[in-house]
Amino acid sequence: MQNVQDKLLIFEDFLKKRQLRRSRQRTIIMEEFFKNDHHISVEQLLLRSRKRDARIGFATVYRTLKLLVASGLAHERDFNTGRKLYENAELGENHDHLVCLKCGAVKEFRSHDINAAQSSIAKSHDFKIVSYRHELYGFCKSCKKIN
Amino acid sequence: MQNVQDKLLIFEDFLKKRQLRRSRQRTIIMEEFFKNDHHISVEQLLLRSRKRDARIGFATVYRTLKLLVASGLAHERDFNTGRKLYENAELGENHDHLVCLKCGAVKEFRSHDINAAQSSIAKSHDFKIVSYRHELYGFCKSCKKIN
DNA sequence: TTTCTTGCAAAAGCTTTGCACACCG
DNA sequence: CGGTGTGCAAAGCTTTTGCAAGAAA
Repeated sequence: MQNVQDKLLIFEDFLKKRQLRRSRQRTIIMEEFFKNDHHISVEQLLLRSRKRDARIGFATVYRTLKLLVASGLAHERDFNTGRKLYENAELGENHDHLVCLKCGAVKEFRSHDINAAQSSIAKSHDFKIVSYRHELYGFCKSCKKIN
Repeated sequence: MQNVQDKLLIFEDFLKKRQLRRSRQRTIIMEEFFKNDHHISVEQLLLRSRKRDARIGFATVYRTLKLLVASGLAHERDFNTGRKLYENAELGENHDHLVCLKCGAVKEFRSHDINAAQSSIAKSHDFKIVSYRHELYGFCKSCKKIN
């Protein structure tokens, strides 16, 4: 698990390699992004960033998130809610999600069995896996009781 | 595996139960939809339907697809291509997809191991699964050679 | 007739882009 | 300075909706 400082260094390195600049806005946006543990929407990130600089615009947040995704520090997620969410990536490790249809809660999980099955499927189809998406939709512990 | 006739009957039954009408447009659109084996976009379905009635509009196709999804005869899929695809559902059976990042080909597969792992995960999180989404992104047999 | 459906166009939402100005190095 | 980055507003896309006219029951 990397801390925020490590991530900032990685991002700066990424920018340098691409001859991109480290601007005040990019720094604010990435710091606010990395403060967040899990998933954040563009709008939420904009609102947080605007607390530190009210003039930051939507476009800059979108553009910065693109860079964070390209650098591997963020993952783009879409849980069929109409808007994308961005996730603080931990060393590019793939993981799966449980998504509650009632309260919207998202929980991560990892499963060796699933990863093993994926590899075997890929092998039998002569398919090279680059990434995957695995989401279980249903009702979480608390919402199950009510529903 | 149901044939087209069965599906039309199921759809008509669905409409009747909801006191909805069987219009000329709905009939055309659903017939064209069921002619298709796998995934089709709204635009493709509109174009096919317009061959039989040039006046059919986008809105009607969207509205009819909503009904097909509600009736359980179609599934809505989103492979991160910016537009949704609709899939001819076979008895509501859940299945998984291999999506080629180069040529866009989509291949279905089923895996008992994956389904078993999903159940066990759900149990341990006290989560009730309603549906799931599982897509492996990468390169198919032919595109793997070139890439 | 009465109610549902359609087609058109406009509206919605989210995301991207063009452009003039500002800023980094 | 030269080239990037930013903010704003406008444009792009897909999907949804309002409404008057048309069709089904």
